Amino acid sequence: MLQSHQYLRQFSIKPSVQRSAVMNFLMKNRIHPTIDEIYMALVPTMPTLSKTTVYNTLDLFVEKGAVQALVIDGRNARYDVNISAHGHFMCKSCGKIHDVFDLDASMFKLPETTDFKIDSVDVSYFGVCKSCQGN
Amino acid sequence: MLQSHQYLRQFSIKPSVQRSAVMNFLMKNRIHPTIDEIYMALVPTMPTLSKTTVYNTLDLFVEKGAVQALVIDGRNARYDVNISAHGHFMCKSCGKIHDVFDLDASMFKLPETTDFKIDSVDVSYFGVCKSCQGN
DNA sequence: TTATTTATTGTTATGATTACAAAGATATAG
DNA sequence: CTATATCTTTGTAATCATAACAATAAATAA
Repeated sequence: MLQSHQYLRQFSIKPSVQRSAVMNFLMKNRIHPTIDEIYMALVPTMPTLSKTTVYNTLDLFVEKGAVQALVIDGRNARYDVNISAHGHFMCKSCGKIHDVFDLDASMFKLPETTDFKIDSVDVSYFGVCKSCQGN
Repeated sequence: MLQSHQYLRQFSIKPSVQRSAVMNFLMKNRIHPTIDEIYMALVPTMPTLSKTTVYNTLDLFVEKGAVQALVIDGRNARYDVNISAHGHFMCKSCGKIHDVFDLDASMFKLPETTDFKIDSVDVSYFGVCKSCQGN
């Protein structure tokens, strides 16, 4: 399996201890975490970690194209290390985000238009997930 | 042309002065405004208007299905009175949101899945608009 | 009219994000 | 190796959107 620091180098990101830790967390926890979730997960084993560093790190990752920032959750930014074309589902009840892979490739085709220079698409679904449907 | 208070009644919303003013603004200004933009536009002619009322009003409109809340802008909620299936484009430079109508209807088909009960889709494009491409 | 519900308002609290400056770590030139 | 410059991390403070809440005002029903 690809190591986080190798993955970072592919995107010309110098792998510091903090950056590798954040990337490693993203690669092993495909839960589209928020900044706070990342920080909370790492700070027990990295007590000097600053939340500002997590913000800076994710901004850098997005800028270099190593991760995707999701806007599906109006409240917090969320991050996805899977940069391939896929959609997302957000449960309105529990707030969890899930990947939606079984979509036609045409969904991610950028429309031809002279009005804008389009360079990415987000396909976001909303509803209620299975485990919340009991309520 | 349909009046705002008639439109509101179609969604079982009692048309108070404030609600009609907000809906009227949305119908005449198809710019996907933020709460603050709506408030700033109306307060000169409605000096007692409260921003809390604008929040309450839009929450009610969304709940009743009279307007669509967009999550395309990570910073602020934006509102669209056009509830038909269409996509949105956000310019990363100026932040303005534009409608994208020339999309295939299949884009808005909800995928068949047993994992989630999906009830809506958002198709969001990102890039740079024509007037920002000079920079 | 009086009671009850609904809508609006203003204030305050919360929580995510950004700005900024200082400290620390790393790389580079001499 | 040492000095200097650059990059990275840290912590604090500021900003800004949104939510919570209680009080007033307006509308509706009895």
